[in-house]
Amino acid sequence: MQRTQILDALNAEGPKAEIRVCGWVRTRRDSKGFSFLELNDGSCLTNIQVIVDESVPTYQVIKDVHTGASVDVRGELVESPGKGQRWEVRCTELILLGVADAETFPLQKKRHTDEFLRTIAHLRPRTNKYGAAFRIRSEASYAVHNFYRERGFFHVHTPILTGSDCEGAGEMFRVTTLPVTGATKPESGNYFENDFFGRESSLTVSGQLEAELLTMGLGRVYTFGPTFRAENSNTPRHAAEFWMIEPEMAFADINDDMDLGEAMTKHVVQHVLDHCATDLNLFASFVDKELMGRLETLVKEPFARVTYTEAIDILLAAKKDWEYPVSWGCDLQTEHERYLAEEHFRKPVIVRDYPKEIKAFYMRLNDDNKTVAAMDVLVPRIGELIGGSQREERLDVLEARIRETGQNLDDYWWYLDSRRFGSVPHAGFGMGFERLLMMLTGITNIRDVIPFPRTPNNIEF
RNA sequence: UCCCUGGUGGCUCAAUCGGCAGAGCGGGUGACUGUUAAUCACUAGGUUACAGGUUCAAGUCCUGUCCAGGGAGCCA
Repeated sequence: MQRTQILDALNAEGPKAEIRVCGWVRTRRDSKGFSFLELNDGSCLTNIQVIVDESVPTYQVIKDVHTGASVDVRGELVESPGKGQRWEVRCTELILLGVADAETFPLQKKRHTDEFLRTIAHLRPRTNKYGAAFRIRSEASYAVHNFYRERGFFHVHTPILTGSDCEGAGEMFRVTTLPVTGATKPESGNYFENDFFGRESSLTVSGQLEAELLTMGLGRVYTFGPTFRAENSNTPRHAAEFWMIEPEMAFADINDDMDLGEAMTKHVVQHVLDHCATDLNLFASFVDKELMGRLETLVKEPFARVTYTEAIDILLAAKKDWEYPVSWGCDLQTEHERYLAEEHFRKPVIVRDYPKEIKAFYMRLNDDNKTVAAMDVLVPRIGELIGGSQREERLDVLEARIRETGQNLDDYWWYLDSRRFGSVPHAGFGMGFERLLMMLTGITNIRDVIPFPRTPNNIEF
């Protein structure tokens, strides 16, 4: 007999004479002569109630059916005479698939702290909160692909292994097959000539440069893949391995870029509001009481848009006691970004046209020669959700910027070719997928929106 | 990496001025014919993160180490 997912069983139109459900027992309640099981199979947040009478042939196994055990239940789907649920399964056959020893199984029927659950990340998908988080993660991922597909973007796969040490987005993890013993890098010569790729190679910190090359042939592309940063960051917003969405558009400018970032953010939020109501409600009820209001504002209202220069004026006018003093030319610190998004605008804000000195070489130089066509989307509580720019398409300007930032033109010969042959205005951005999920769920630590997070000193599981 | 706070049964926490290590939940045993955070009774469970030190006496004070959380930097 085919298994019915609990999601479908709970949404049944009418009773069923025969049904089979499988899942993990969340709790068991006994009375004399019968037991109730709360069964969850991950298909949805809600458990289904199973009533097992002592007349069931295998009733004696019920003593071993503890929280965490897995069972296969056959029976009848009937209207529940009790309160709290519409349907329940009246069991006629019970198979105990896997026991979970009550003395050693770490998950209890009570609430656990996130810190404790992180130490048992292999078991936390069986909890309400993490089940909901990972279902939302899946649905948000679908919404991303759906958004781009509807707009004529092609999903491209950029390399994870890279020989480019010029991506410039942070410290990189080295990839090597050389033995670890006694390996020290010599002062001169090519230490890596005997390595797998014959040169120094790393895990990617961004697919952007390759995405730019692909957009110059496919028109509109996006990547959605893992990204690796070897920074020793110890914050609730950083991970060493995270997933990033990087769209790139040919024949587009900074305004198109901002429009795309705003539309995409709204699309994913709206999709999750429409399709994950039950899971989202858990977060709105138990994690962040203001979540729904914030998400609804985000979807309804246009994002605020200011230039960097205007943002600096706002920060100066705020007359706050900044830990980092504000002046034109300084980089925006966390306290500044939070003030703009959380206190001044009270909604997502896009800041554009940053001083060229504090931004990457590939961002397009504005006519003032002082600023570049960069744009950051700052959202309340999360900070920088999106960082993007119109790319510098003019060969001479790009070469000058590479030199200015002390880099070697030869390292970029293939990237520069895209400007040498049929260069076009283009723009794109990077969005941290986990930060989007934090925004969607109200979860405050990035380690809790990734099933098995990688952070400094943490690569268990 | 820097700053702050913390580490006590399986989990969440308490322990006054340095003076007998406790509770709730969870577990076990039993009771209960519709429970739903089930309820009720009984019960077991501790090298107070680790290593030193001060003291008649250390969970508590001092030093070092490790780990965790928060803030900052770096960034998405």
